Amino acid sequence: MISGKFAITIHILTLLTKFPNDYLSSEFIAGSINLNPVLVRKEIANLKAHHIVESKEGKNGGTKLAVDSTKITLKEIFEMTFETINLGYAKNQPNPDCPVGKKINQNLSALYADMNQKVSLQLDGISLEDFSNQF
Amino acid sequence: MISGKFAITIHILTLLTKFPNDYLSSEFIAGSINLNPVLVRKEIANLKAHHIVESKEGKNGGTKLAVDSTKITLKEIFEMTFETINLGYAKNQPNPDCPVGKKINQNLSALYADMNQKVSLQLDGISLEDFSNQF
DNA sequence: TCATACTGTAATAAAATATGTTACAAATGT
DNA sequence: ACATTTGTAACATATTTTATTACAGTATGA
Repeated sequence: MISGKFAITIHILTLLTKFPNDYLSSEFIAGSINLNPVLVRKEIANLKAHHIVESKEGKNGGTKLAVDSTKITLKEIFEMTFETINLGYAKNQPNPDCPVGKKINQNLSALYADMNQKVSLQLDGISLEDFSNQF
Repeated sequence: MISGKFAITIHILTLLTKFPNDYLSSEFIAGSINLNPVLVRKEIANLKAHHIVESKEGKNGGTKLAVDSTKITLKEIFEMTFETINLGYAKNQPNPDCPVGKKINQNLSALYADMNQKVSLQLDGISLEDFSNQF
């Protein structure tokens, strides 16, 4: 659910990094993203499950970072929100009687695995702090 | 149109590489992919526009490779079918009055541009012939 | 020259996925 | 008590992807 998960999550985390001492409300965050607050809370729920942020309910509640922004990398955020990169698979059970159909998904998988390794290496070199400092 | 364009196109081209002297019908190709023949023809139309394949209409018609499979790389195929890789953008005009909202898409773009460069480098090292030889 | 087997393409339908909304219980500060 | 906020479920809408139908045009070969 939510295909722009990574973008939304990065946006949330950048805001939290900018205000590390405040509990930001989902309404406030949603105002920056221009997104429904419920969707923000859903992504925050995911971040909480990974112990990246903590929330406080009730009045003056909200969410703040639970980790040091220099210690977490975009790779980890990627993995929390966007399983893997790929360029698609044959989804309708390709013909198992055809040598190509039989192995196409397996060979695509191997190709995509390489892609992901390269992307992961790149993202692992960028901390949330690095990314936030661009703003 | 068609998100699995790359996968479908690779499948088509692998088949054409395996039978470099035959005109394969969209029906035959669709049988291996297990896909509607019209969708196959649409992807073939794209390949024709890029002069990668040629087709013959009428009885005993079909499609065959128009280039040497050792001369074309997966990078070129990627570029014909899958503009760029990305992990999503903020789509609802993020708030321009927020320093983060104002620059988020720009910074995501820069990140994704790096990703694409790395992926392109990988795909440029694999010819269609290389890929087909795995089957 | 006619039946057949293809491509090419448009129009439309169906299915899948992503995004947005409403509603409300539960928690917490003042 | 009251206002404000999270958490979550249920539902609604929009968008994108995939599939289908239909048919005109073209080549082949009996």
